[in-house]
This record gives sequence, C-alpha cells and structure tokens, in this order.
Amino acid sequence: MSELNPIHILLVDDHFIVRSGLVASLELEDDLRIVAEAECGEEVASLYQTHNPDLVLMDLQLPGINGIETTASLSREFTAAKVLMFSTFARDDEINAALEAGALGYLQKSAERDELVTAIRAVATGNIYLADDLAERLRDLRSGPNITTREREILALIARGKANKEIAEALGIAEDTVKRHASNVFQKFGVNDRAGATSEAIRRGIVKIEP
Amino acid sequence: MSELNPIHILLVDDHFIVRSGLVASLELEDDLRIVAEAECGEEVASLYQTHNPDLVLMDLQLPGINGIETTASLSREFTAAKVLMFSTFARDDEINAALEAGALGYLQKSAERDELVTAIRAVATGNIYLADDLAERLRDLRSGPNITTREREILALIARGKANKEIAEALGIAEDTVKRHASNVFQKFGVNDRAGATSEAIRRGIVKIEP
DNA sequence: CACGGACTCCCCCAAAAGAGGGGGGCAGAG
DNA sequence: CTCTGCCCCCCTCTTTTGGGGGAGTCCGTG
Repeated sequence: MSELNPIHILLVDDHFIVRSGLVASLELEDDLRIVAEAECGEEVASLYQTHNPDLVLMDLQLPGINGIETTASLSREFTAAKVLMFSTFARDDEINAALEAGALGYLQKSAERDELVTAIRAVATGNIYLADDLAERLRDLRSGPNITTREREILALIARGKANKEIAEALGIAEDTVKRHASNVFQKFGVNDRAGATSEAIRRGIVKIEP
Repeated sequence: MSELNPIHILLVDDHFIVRSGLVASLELEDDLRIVAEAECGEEVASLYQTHNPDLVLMDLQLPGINGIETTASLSREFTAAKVLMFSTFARDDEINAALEAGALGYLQKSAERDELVTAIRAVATGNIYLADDLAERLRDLRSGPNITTREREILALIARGKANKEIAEALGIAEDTVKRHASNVFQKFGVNDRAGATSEAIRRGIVKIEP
C-alpha cells in the first residue's frame, strides 16, 4: 500500500502494445512496480525465480504454451505465486480453467483502469478477484451440464465432420456406443443434431477451431 | 515525415490499455501525433470532423457498432478518410470486410512496434498496407469458394441445428431446394456433412456464434 | 441476344442418424 | 456394500441426410 512496500509485478504478454500500455498505466500508481516482462510462457519461470514478484499479470492468449498452462506449471513450481489472468474475452471455460490452473483472478482487457488496479491489489494480497458478472457466469457453468472426456472426444470428431462409423474406428469402439455418447451430448446441450452440437461445442470452447 | 508536418491520428479503441499503450509507443515518433481518442464507433464521425486527422487507427472489435461498420460509414461520409484497421486476429473474412468497408490497411495487435509505425506511415500517405502473410491469405480467400447469400442463410440455420424441413418452412421454399443448397455448400467447403460445414462456417466467420 | 450463375423444384435411393429398448462392467463416494 | 456415473455393447425403429439425375425461371454481363 505504501511506497515502502510496493507490489512487484511480473508482466506476461506477447503484445508489446499491451505491455507498454500496462507499464504506462500502472506506473502512475506508486505502490505498483513492474519488475519484469515476459513475452511468452517459456520465460516466466526463470523470471519469477530471479525477481520473486508479488503478482504475475498474465495474458491468457500467448504463443506456444498459453497462459493457462503457464499458470499451471508456475503454480506447481512456486506454490506461493499469485497470478491475475488477463484476457480479451470472458469465456466461461477459460475462466474456469484459469482458476483451476491456480490463477487468483480473471480480468477482461476491456476492464477500466480502476478495476485493473483494484484487481491487482486484491490478488497481490492473496484475495480472489472476479468481476460480478463473471462470477455469475461461472456459477452457471459449474452448475451446468458437464461433458465427460469421452464425450469431448466424440464431440471433437463430430465437429470435424466425421461420421459415427469413422469415429468408432478411430476410437476403437462400436458405432452404437458412439451414437449413445452423441445422444447423451445432444441431450446435455439441448440440441438435436450434430450441427447444433458443433455450434454449442465451439461456443463453449469445448472444441477448438483452427485451420 | 518531419515535425513540421506530423501525421495526425484519431485512435479508436474501447480498451484503455490498448489506447494508452498506443499513445505511449507512438508519441516516441516525432512525426506521429495522436490528436483524439474514441472509445466507440458512435464517437468517431464527430471527432473526425473536428480534428480532421490524417489517419484513423481503428480497433475492429468495438462494442455496439464494430470497426467495420464504423469504417464503412466513415468512408461514406468522409471519402478521404484513411483507416488502418487494428485487430487481435487475422481472420480472412474480417480482413476482406475491412478492406471492402474502406480501410487501407489491416494490422494484427501482435505486430511489433516497427510494423505498426510502418503501417501508419504507409496508410497515412494513402498507400495500402497488408502484412505479407495476410495478403497471401486474402488472395486465397478471393480465389476460394464464394458462398451465395442464400447459402449463407441455409448455413446459418444448419449451424443452429435446424433440419432441412424446418429450414424449408422458415424460408418458404421446398425441402429439396434446401438440400440442393446444402449439398452445394458441402462441395464448396470440401466437407460431407452438416457438422463439418458448421465448423467451417464458424471458422470462416460466415456464421457468428453468440449466447 | 446468348451465356453463366443463382435459385428453384421434381424424382429416386442408399446410407446414415437419432431415438427407443435392453444389458453389463468398473470405478469412486457415501 | 450399495449407489451413481462413466463407459461399453446389442437390438429395432423411423426419420433424415446426402448424392445422383434432370429441368425450369430470372437476372446481369459480355
């Protein structure tokens, strides 16, 4: 809280624009000090060790190992690490994954400066920070239907246009079983065909889409 | 190029972090001057009129009217407006839409500072700026399969899990016609079922996904 | 005007999908 | 130990899908 004991921050973001924006904004607060910057997840561990920051402000979208994985491995290595995740989006599954990986807070990049500073101070002192609306959505997610790992696998293949028979062969199970899983997913999603399930899966971030 | 004739920039971005980052970075260049900032598309027109900037640096993702629509209406009103679109992603369809809306350049936020400055100078003097890889992808897109409006409509309904019969009723056409359109789309996409088509459509940005 | 593209509809048909109904095994939690 | 959730398999059934053929209109461009 005072200049005598500033919050040391390790910044992790691959966009220089964002880094310079954060540096410019945060250095206006005399209790915040950015002591190191990383451009990718790979650099984080060693920078953490040398600078021992009070808080890691981490972008979720990072090239290579992403913010979630970085957070997870950082938390494993340094259990005291306090991570505030910082993302362009507020996707339910990402928030969930970030918190499970050990992040203490999740903030959208659209957040105002005040909120950012509040979140930093909260997380640096070991509190959990989540904006109201995010907290609400997270509750919905946790109470919502949970898709099993097997169902995820089938879903991923369905979204890639695979037929039940192909999926069965790929997974080494009977086609009937694939249909069974698919039906269960449809029910959980409240849809009634694979196209609808595909949309849902992509929307919920269960299935990633890439070229 | 000189301090006597700096490039006046209107910045449009809803994220204060990005704005302050850009201000911090660009003011290091003495031929660049940010003369105004807008947080949303609605503010752009009047700010443009009062400041008459040489360049508008516009974020594509804006709340309310997005960067593309804003660019389109700005270009209509002020034909001399030079817009450099600035986006987190490099989605083919967005690049295409941005250029069609009248933007002279498209830059990813992951761009380095050098590239940003280069792009700004290029666009401010009326040139078109597109990174190599983006230009290449754009060519692919233009030469690639073009989906007709009717096909888009059908695609959107397919992605929402509608059956052919439902789509036919919704559009007031025969189910056979829906199937015909669907088949054509499958062929154009190189997929063989509606789930695959849904993925493709979402990936290409033809179908939007929202809660 | 002729041509191509978009849109429309018709027919047929094999294959797949989706919704039921069974049942069994195996883990972890209570 | 029982119960629950996940995973697996088999069956039947109806509906949907997707591919093939052919064929008409309308519209804009060359």
